Amino acid sequence: MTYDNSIFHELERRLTTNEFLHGAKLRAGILRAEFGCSASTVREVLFRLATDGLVNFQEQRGFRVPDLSPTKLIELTHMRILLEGEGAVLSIRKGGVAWEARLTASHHKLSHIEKRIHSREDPAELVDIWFSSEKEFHQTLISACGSTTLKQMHSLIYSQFRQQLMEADRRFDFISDNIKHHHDILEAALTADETLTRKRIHDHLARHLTGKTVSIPISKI
Amino acid sequence: MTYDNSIFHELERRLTTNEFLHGAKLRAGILRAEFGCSASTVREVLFRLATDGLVNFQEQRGFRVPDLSPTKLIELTHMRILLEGEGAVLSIRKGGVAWEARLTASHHKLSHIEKRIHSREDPAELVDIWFSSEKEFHQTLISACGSTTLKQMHSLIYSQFRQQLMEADRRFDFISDNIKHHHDILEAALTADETLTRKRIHDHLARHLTGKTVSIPISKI
DNA sequence: TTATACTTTATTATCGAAATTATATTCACT
DNA sequence: AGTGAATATAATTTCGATAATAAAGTATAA
Repeated sequence: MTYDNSIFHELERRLTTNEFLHGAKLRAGILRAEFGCSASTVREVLFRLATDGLVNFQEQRGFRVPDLSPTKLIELTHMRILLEGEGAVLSIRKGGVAWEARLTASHHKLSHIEKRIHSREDPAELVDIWFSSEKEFHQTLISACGSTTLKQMHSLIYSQFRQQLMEADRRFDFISDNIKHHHDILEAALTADETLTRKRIHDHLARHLTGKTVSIPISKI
Repeated sequence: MTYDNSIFHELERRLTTNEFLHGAKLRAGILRAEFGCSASTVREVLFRLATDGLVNFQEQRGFRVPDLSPTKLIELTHMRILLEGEGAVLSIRKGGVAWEARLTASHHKLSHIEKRIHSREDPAELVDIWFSSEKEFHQTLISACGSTTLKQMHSLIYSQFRQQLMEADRRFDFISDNIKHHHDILEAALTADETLTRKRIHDHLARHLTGKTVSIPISKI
């Protein structure tokens, strides 16, 4: 009776790739059949996912996939700008050559994928690998910040961000801008320009803020 | 069979006031007797608390109260400075008179308690009320930021911060500084000085950073 | 037709026990 | 005595069943 992380991770994957519809009800009694376990076990996994904000729990009415919400997306974007900016700046200060190497490597992989997508090569089939590459790049960016708390927080926010956006992102109509954005972030980080790095992280995500501005215009303070 | 939040909230209270020793094991089989419910119910509550970072979960070895960790405290402080600074600045911009009134009111209550503690009046008995007043003041400070995500995040961090610090804070040897700090934060917020508000939040919490500096020196950027 | 009360169905929350795994103890052997 | 295997004990995880609650459906009255 090995504790089953596979159920957790499978559900996590589906939730972050929008395989469930927004607002859909997640009934333990139904999912149990699919995983071949009891309803209590599913219930427990759903509680753990609620930890990460990937499902909503309401007492006496079970679990639901969070609704699509423009407001929520703006809030999550705001938090990403704040946390990634902070994490990147700290990484610049503490990361050293090892971090620069890792960042360059993960950018190289991401860049490769994005160029393939841009040239229309199997756009649909590349979604999964693009998703993991993009995630890895942004996590590497803050990986040398020295704060596991910040990294956990960022991971939480990033997952929810993806959950809100994955459906729309499948179209990849932003890919051309993205290639430039990621390159610019890498460049600013490698030259250890803290203010510019913050600004470029901000600009990369700005399209999700739809009009609203973030309270740290960085360069203006 | 009403869903029982009382177990959750009672455990949450104990965890944030250090009634459990750091690193203590939380056995569902034992706690169940105290709350008069089954072990599964306790287990479920513990999972929800793990959501908030108030207990650690390790598969096949149950739940534990997080250890006391100076590094963790520094990280949590760093996050508080980041989140409260951001939340306060946004509140200044959007809060209006209603927010200013609420902030003034909650500061008045906190100030009252802290002065009583300073004059040695029932220092031990005032711990609980001081704790809730201090929490309310800091939450009010960011309450008009317009982002529930930011507020949830801050609540998460604040609880863990308290869990790390409550034991030490019972001595109240910092109370004299605190009275001034809280007053200064209120003043800066009411005069809508964003940079100064950030700086005073930073200074208020700086004693927990022990030497390390935060990446946003605010006034210098 | 609309609204309200009642009945039926479906879902959720809880429980106690069984199955599994971790931890402590005992015992043999060097 | 000290190490390591084997056993015994204790804790965790899972399960299926049951009780409580919400949701859906039906009938009745205005």
